[in-house]
Amino acid sequence: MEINCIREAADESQIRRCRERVTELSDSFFELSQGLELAGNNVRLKILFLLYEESRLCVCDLSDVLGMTISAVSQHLRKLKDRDLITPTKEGKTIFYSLTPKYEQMLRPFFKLLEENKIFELA
Amino acid sequence: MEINCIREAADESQIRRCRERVTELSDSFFELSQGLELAGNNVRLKILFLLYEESRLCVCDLSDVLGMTISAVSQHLRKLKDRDLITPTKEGKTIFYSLTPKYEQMLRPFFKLLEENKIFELA
DNA sequence: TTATCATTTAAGCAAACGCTAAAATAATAA
DNA sequence: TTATTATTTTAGCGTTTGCTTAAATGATAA
Repeated sequence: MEINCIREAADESQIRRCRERVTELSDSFFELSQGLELAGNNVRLKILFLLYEESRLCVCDLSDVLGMTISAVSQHLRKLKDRDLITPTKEGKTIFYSLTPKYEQMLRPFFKLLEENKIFELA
Repeated sequence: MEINCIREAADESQIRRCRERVTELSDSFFELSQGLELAGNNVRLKILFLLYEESRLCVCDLSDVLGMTISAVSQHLRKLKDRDLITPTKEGKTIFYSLTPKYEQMLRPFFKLLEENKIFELA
């Protein structure tokens, strides 16, 4: 492991506090990072945002909008569905995807920023 | 390319609207997804959150808290620094890292959720 | 100078990623 | 039944990731 840094001036109580924090929030870190990992891809972020703005879209729409193979989009949708960021609804021939309430809520702050193109205005 | 889905009932105006949206927000999607990609890793999310709560920490502290090699942590810090999520300040022998204002602001909604362990309470 | 300390960098590797192309479903329409 | 439509799945590929180990900085202290 080779963890023996403990620099002279290390703040022991700070380190203990951090360790506890990391332990108690462990599941939350996992859950959140799993979600952000998926949102942290250019294509998938677009998909998520489009679903936010349009409520529901099918693979075919998305492949058209994004200029990508249906297969490629489908594979992104699968990932998003598997981790419960989106949910499918069949309607006639076509399968529409929408954001799940949980992630719609979790990602809303970002969607708001995107919506008004304010990403670059951040401090 | 093989993009010829255009299902019978496709909403042409919706697709046009989405295309425009994707085009005009293209830079924002890139910028944001780059940030989220980094935050979407279990270890880095912990680092970012700890910096949020403690203001500043050095590699050595973090390696201690996270139970990881200094080298491994250092490589994560490098990524975060290269994309300007964090910034270093030298103080005596040690280099402290802090969140940049931009990303502190951008990620605050998540930090707030984590802070009170409310990730699992989302709708 | 030489040692030591705090940190970064480089090389290497297994695992995961994102895509393409082709095949497989699964359900409706002729 | 056979076609057609909408979508998913598989196999394969080149690239990227996150880590380990070891070597390299770079600055302070003896």
